[in-house]
Amino acid sequence: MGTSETAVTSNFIRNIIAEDLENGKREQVVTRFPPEPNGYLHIGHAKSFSLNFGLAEDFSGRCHLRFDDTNPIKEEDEYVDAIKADVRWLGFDWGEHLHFASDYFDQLYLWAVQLIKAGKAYVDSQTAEEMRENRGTLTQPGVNSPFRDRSVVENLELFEKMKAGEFPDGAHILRAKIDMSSPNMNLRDPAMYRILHAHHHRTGDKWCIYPMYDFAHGQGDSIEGVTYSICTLEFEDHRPLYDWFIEQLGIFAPQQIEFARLNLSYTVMSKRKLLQLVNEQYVSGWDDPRMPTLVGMRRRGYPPAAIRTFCERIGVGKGASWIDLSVLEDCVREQLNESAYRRLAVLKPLKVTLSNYPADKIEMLEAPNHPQQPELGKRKLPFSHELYIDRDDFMEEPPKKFFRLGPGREVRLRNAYIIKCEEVIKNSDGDVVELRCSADLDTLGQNPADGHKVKGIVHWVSAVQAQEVEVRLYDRLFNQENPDKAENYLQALNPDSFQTTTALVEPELIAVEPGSTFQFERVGYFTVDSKDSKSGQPVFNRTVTLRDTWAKLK
RNA sequence: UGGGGCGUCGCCAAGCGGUAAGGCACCGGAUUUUGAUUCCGGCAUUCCCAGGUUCGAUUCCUGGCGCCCCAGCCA
Repeated sequence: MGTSETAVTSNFIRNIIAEDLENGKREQVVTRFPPEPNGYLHIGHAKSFSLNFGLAEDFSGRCHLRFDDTNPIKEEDEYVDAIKADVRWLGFDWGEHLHFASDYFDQLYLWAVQLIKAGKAYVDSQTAEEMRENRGTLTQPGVNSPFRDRSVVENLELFEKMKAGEFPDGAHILRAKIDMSSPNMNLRDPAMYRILHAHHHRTGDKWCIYPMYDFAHGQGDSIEGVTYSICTLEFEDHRPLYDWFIEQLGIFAPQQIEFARLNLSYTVMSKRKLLQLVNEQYVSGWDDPRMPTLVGMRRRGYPPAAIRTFCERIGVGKGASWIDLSVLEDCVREQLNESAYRRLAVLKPLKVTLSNYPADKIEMLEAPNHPQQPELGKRKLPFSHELYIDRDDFMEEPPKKFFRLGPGREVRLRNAYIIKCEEVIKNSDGDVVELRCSADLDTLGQNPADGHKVKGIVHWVSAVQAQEVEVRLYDRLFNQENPDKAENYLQALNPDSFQTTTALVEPELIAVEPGSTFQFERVGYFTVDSKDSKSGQPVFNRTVTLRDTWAKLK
């Protein structure tokens, strides 16, 4: 259906690769998506892996999925599985190339030994605090560790004992011997290996020393023959270090290119914060439909194609950028508008009785599943003398531009007749509780015989056949465009981001598949919750509202 | 006041010396049994600022200014 066909605009990474290929600097394109399995993927990760897999696709190369699992304390298999599922959900395939940094632990160890032997690495026995103090500051150079000039033999011996588990955590650390006065902090003798008596999700208890990300990442890329190591901006300063390791080791050199990570308005993207929202139960879990996680968006009903289109649309640059939520929502609507079946559902019921429609009559009207796609067929819609419309579609004293129902006014019932409000019934509190209307029985599928126009169209359900379902109304998680501008981002939480209500829906909306999305006409898109729905008892999540120009006029 | 980056429309973003693409948002207007969709039209004489080079600069040079990142035995 071609809705996700976005004109492919160039970006600086694509340009670099195209040029490299053209002038023979590279013969093939190998990229990779290197998540750490310590949390669920969010839309920002989607930007990253769409870029990596997309580039590989465009240039007939390949893209690996590699888990950078160098810190056993934070990583779990649960996340590995979830991450794989999320990448697949977006339609990407790493083929044979599923890798783990931990696959390279033996090689990494050998390389560490090689650097020690070359006098390029040493075992430091300072405490973490001492190391921090001696690192200097942004404007002051650091000072050498008193252990910096240990002999190769001693370093080898110590490192071997570290590996053998003879020391407690933190007792020693292996550092690269580079330059304590480098203006680049990453080059002030960075840590390569630390002692961690921890169980690793893949290597078990084989190791009690683990490589730092900085000592594993670049070499992992090198081993895999990754030609373009695409990563986010904060690693720009690390590139000289990665290049240094590669050069000292004399191994294949990938080219690192950095791009700006995604920021989306009205949400937060840091794993730490998302984890806090989950742990402290501000949301129901990683898959809460308000979360910017892929599992959350999936549950909310965002189609994967919409997310891919979004990632393509926002482009890739080097400047810190904030994407407006409306861009994502537009992608979602664009996709859903094409595919979602239309249904009628009333969220705020107001009773309507038709005075001139037989009380014992039930008509089965026919309504198209999609107004622009007749090939999607029709469904039956029961109609009777007692109906419900939405309270928002009636006003006792309607303003000029309000072309819905009001005393003496006419309106078209979607897919049914035109009715006229003859009487407004109120309770003792003065609240409107019922509308008595007359129906023009000559207007099914046609305009009134006298040719007068009825502009307003309203959704409705037949009282007797309508079914009650739970509907969950989701809105943006935060009130502020940038929650981090608040004193504490938790204070920017939107108290109305979740409301639950009961709706009256047409019968067709009962036997529905979890995960399927419908458009409740004039209201929005709603997806059957995949977790809390039961057979014959669906729970609907509001995926996104319809555009509402009337709301803007008000 | 060290180092690394970035500055093109409200938000993204093409452009790479020849006289400012596109998307979102916004504002019209047409069609419409969803105030939806669709469709037309509008929306930067100007590219952070100031100089300079050039017939000509958003694109090259110089100098400012502004913003982001870096001092984990995290990634």
